[in-house]
Amino acid sequence: MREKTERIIRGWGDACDAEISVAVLGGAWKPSILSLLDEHEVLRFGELGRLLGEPTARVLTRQLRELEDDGLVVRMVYRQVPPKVEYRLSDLGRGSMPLVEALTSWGGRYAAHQRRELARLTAEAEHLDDLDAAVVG
Amino acid sequence: MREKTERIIRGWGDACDAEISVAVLGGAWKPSILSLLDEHEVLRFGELGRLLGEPTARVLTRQLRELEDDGLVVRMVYRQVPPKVEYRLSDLGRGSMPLVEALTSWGGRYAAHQRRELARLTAEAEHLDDLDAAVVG
DNA sequence: CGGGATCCGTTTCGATACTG
DNA sequence: CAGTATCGAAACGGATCCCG
Repeated sequence: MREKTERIIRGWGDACDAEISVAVLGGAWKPSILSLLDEHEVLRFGELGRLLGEPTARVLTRQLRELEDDGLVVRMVYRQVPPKVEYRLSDLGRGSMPLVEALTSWGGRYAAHQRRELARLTAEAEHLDDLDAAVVG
Repeated sequence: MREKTERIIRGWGDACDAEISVAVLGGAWKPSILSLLDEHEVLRFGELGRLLGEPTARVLTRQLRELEDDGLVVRMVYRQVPPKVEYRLSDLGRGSMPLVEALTSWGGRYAAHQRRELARLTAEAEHLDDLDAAVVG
């Protein structure tokens, strides 16, 4: 288990369950990684990188290691040249998919709402510009 | 809207919806704050602090400001002496409760699973100690 | 191909002290 | 009461170079 995760679980084992979820799923790329592995069943390191839009190898490695340490992802190393490493979901990882989908769904609705808000504010600002122009003209 | 949230929404508006959820709900104390506000309807700054177990005022302020900037929480200031500030959920905040509950639920199941795992490993280690003792004896 | 080592800038957390 | 100001420590994401 990841040290950070263990610290949270041991530390304030009560009333902070949501924070555990955030700690486990909250890294950069992690929900996307889990979704891709759920969709494709099994992916190699390079395939994952391409599908994610080329994060640094260093970063991708770290995220995958953390997911592995937290038990959501299984890593299979084929000892051969050139090397080949496959990743897939563990049972724990598959069990997290409903939550990942809930995160995706709410995040999408939230982003849509906020984009409308941004557009509204922009339109308002332009309207004010028009008024200014009218006054100046 | 919080700058960080806007950056994510504008930046890679696609395929990262789950990351938006994490950005909005992912701070320390944030899910707990939302749950408490949902449960109590309205809470003052100090009440929230006590219910959360006394995080630093600085920290609590920051989390509440971010939730407010992201539109999940409404802040009402009563201009009086001594000051009085009330926090409650916005519609957006109430809409996030199913997700917060999903985070709590999965986090709880995950923590229970990992606690069993820790106990199992500890028992195994003690068993090995017993074996060592037997050999040494 | 799939990383590890090293370094860096930013963000975040948290403690202490002070204020209208 | 409900913060703000300041500071230090740590975590995180990311870039660059190197390796078997």
